[in-house]
Amino acid sequence: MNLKGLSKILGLSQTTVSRALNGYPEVNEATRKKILAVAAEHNYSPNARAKGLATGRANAIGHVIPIGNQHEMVNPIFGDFIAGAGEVYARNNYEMVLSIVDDANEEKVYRAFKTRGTVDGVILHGPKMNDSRIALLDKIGLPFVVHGRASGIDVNYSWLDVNNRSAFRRATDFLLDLGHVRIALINGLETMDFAHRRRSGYEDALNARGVELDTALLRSNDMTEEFGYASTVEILDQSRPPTAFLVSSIISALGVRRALEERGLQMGRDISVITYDDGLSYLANGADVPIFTATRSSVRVAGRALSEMLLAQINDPDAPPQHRLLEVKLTVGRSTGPAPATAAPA
Amino acid sequence: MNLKGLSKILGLSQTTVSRALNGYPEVNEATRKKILAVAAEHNYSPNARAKGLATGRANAIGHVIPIGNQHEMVNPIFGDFIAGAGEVYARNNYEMVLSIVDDANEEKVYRAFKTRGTVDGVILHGPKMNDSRIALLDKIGLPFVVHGRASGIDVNYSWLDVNNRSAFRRATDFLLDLGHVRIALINGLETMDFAHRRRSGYEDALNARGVELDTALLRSNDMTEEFGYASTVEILDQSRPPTAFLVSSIISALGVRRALEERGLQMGRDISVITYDDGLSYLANGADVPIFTATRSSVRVAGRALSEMLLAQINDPDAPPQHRLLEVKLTVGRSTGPAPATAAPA
DNA sequence: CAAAGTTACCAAAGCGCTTTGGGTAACTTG
DNA sequence: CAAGTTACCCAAAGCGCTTTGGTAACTTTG
Repeated sequence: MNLKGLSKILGLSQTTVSRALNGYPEVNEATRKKILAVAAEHNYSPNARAKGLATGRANAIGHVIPIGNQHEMVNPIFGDFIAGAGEVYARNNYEMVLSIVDDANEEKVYRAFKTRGTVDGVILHGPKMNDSRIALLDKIGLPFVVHGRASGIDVNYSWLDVNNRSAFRRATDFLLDLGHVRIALINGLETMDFAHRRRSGYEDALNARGVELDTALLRSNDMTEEFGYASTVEILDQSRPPTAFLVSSIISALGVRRALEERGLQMGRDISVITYDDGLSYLANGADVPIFTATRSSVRVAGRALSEMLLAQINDPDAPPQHRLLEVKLTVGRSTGPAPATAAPA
Repeated sequence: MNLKGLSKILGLSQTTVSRALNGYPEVNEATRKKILAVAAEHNYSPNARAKGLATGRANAIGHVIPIGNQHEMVNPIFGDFIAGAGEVYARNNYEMVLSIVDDANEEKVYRAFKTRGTVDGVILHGPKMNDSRIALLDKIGLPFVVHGRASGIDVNYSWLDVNNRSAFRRATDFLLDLGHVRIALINGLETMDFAHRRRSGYEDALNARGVELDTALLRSNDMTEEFGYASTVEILDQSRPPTAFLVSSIISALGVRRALEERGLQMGRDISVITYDDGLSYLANGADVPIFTATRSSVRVAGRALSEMLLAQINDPDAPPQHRLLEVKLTVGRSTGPAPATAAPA
């Protein structure tokens, strides 16, 4: 059933039927009721493409997911992010369009989104340092918001980010307060902006206490479980192992834990671990007492908030860019404790 | 830039330009070259909505992701699945449209997909026993393929599934061969078809050896880490604990492992564990030696194959439904070993 | 009571593409 | 050389909606 057919049945013009369905005032309430009834009866809903062609809007939001470099993986936090965003889209009658692309083709996808009119705006995931995509989107005039931020960019754009720097500064401070001095950092890829900020927070805390940075304790990569495991094994095998680990993802933290347990080291007693926790639904950090001491911020909530920001921007293109910085919560679990009394110095 | 503008620049009709760009034969090769050159120069790509309106195709595939019942979670295997499917869509110039909905609204979404023409077909995720969605899709005439199967359905539909039954039968057999008799099953939600089949495989193996089923050893739920942990704790606390665990997901298996380690039980020596492994990119099952003995089938490969099936079906609607049953690989890792000599009988 | 709204409707144009149904010139063929 | 092909191109219709620019009838106003 299309508009033409529907209006024929009703004995009204397409104009009137269209207006009735879209809630315009210039139609008698009695006729509107009848129109709605007949439309429902015939299971009518307007063809999305025709509507889009006429209005110039796609009623869709694009998400471009870069496929990770080494591991060709989709970031595991993505599922929770789109769960949040999906709620918002459903409420506002938007579709979510996903493109999974390698870095080489990402620019093409954005250009196509714009010229083909596939979407009304995009959410940019995984911003890197000096991310060139931001200037590109700004240039081609496709509305966008960024999940995270990118350092070294001069355009003013909308973003929502977690305060990664303060999160890692606080976590490091917490460990320092417990007497830990040698603290390993198992970080995400430091080409990613968030990882860079986390490292800054870590370094800030060390500097503030006059603790020297030991690069032998730093690792950076895609945040898989295996990466957490392998890094921990390597780092523990060094001559001066750390007494604590700071980890950028609960998934890598699982790998850290595996390595520790394999060596008979007990978390919270022999070695302390703090992880960043995105609040993934399938990897809850313990039911009652948290397994890991963690800095937590729900990525699902971020998905909700960020998609709302984008829709607002699309509806009011002249509004200034919005910024939202979420603070994290540090929750103390069983994975941290005072630094063990120093063994006999080497 | 649109077709009209482009053809004006070229001094040709829209017809000719359109045909040249779409590879029709009735256009001179020399003019086609010129057209392509000018199109590229002006960064032309056809408006997707207009093209769709004219052709009646959306060039998009829908994925409807049911938000899990209790945990409101997006199945964590989903990221890897769409990574596979995404490759195929990119190659074939299709878009991927995602809808995240709760069960109550899923039917509405399919109907809207059809009447609004948003997508040309859908991939059905997470089929349940007697899944009503299959008959619905068949009825409304929206092309679809199913990731998994649904028991108790009489329409003939295309699917791709893992041989869950044989996988769990083999895994159970493997444990029985090692001398285990009391084997716990930490399964997915048994309203889901795959979980039902896995349980059947498990029961088949027990029956074949005359081992009695003990329902005290069975658990079924959304496959979170916490579920694996809590189930294991509960089951171990029983008067006659099992010597082995069969787990439906590597994520729950992590929880099982956590519970075992907390009690000082060593996997492979004190307790054996076999898990199903979807080959998630961020949760690789060990680098060299697998951590878990596992039945493995890559969900990413499934995403690739299934999306190809759907595209083929869209291009040839009269072809008969396709079926593909993937066999799993059982890889032996360090989490299994012979059943410990029986302790003094109670 | 004429002029000036107001209300409730409609015909038709237009969004940007594809495709039908030609047309014309050049080239073959018997 | 007339008739039939072939190669190449075009005008216009149509996809299903929204929106512009009306009109006719009915109310209100001074």
